[in-house]
Amino acid sequence: MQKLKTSTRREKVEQKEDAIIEAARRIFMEKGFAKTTMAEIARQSGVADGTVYLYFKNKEALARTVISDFYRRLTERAQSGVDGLGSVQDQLRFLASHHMESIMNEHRILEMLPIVSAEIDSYRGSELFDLNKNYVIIFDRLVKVGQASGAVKSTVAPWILRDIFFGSMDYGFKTMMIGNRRKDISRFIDDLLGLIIVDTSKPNQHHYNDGTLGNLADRFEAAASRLETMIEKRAG
Amino acid sequence: MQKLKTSTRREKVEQKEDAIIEAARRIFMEKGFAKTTMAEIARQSGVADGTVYLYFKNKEALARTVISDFYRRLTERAQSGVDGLGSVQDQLRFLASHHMESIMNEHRILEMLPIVSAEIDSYRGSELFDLNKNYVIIFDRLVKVGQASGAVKSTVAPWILRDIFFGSMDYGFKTMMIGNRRKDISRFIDDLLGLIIVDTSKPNQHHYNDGTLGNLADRFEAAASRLETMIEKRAG
DNA sequence: AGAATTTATGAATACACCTCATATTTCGAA
DNA sequence: TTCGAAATATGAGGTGTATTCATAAATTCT
Repeated sequence: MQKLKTSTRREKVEQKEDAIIEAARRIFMEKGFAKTTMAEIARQSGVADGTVYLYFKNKEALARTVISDFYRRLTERAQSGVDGLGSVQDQLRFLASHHMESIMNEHRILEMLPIVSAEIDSYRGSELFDLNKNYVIIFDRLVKVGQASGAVKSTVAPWILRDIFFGSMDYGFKTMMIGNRRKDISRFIDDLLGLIIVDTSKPNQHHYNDGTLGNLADRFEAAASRLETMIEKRAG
Repeated sequence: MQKLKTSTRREKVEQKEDAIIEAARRIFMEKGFAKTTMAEIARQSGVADGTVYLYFKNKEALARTVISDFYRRLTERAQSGVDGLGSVQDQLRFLASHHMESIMNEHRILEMLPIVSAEIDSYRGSELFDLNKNYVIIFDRLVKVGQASGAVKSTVAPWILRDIFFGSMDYGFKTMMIGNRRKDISRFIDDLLGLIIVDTSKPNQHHYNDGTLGNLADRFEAAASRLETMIEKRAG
């Protein structure tokens, strides 16, 4: 913790609070919720054990603050990134990449979410609930626009698409983490988006195109038929 | 010479172990991992506190056993249910419904998984890892068959489909739990399956229903066979 | 039966969250 | 500048819970 000479009393207090949050974030990210001790947070914050409790009710409240800050950064980056892009397809792709990168870098933070909001009743209406809602609504808005313009499949309700979108990535991230397959992330995103985007303009390099292959089969069979006819003629 | 009475003694021991597991399962399901105390597990098992530790190394190991049992039941029910159905579509639909019902009824058990396998390194190769693998492989096999027959989209790799399938459901379940929207589950399953199953009821869509690699290969080989038969005839 | 081994007990220990009596710092009024 | 009240900080101790371990009971073996 660093103190500025010119800081007011209130500023000093806020600096101390920030120091605690920052230390907590660092240690939570390294060790996860259970293995992080309040004593170490206090030590790395440069305050006494009891001081932490002047700023945060308990360990869970401190973790919730860390998660809240994460959500705020996540949402801000996502929104500003989306705002800089033109097509809904590009925006969804950015949103997916950004989400994957973020949970990859700070997955320990997100893993604390179910721990500190164990009670479903209290989660609903909580600050974290609102922040999560505020984040995923970015996707909802894109889908709404996309479905209106025909860029996104309209056969699936937006809220279901949202669960599929984020659920697939959160789960896929875990399996890719476990299997050391980070390089497959872009492939994963492409395939996932391919399922929810009505994509005719931009064939994906990982995919083959149904229509093209179907036509290929047609052409192959047409050629085979010509050969059959020719051979039958010569035979007859 | 193995003693007959050993089996009696062993049975007693196993009964005690089962009693502990059963009590643990009950309390874990009711209160979750953190709020469950070893003292209460011991009390409801009818043993002393220390006795629990003769059967399980610690609280986490006991929770892992409970989760393992859950996975075994889950896998067995899923496999036998799938075995009784004919089409891949029906099998996938059953698998989805069964998964949703199971995590709905015993979600507290599954919620313990990230808690008791915090270390990714040790999770890989663990019993729980293998059990999960053994469970999701049921889906993998269905997808393999489905993609070969054209019933399942072939544009997405099976392992990605698997992550999308289970990830969507796990995430969707949570949001439906929070929002008291259990009645939307069947709708959710329908829409999810609609994204990965090739829809034969809508021939108007401009994708080829038979444009999968499996069918293409079939058509190529059928055409080649006709040519081969004809040429062989001519050759004598 | 009596020794040896296995199994069970629960009091004691270890450890982490959290509290609170006390101390220190800050700041405005005299 | 001084002083006292309010705000802030401290860390030893309280509390609860996982885990251990010396001891006892039960079971098996000789």
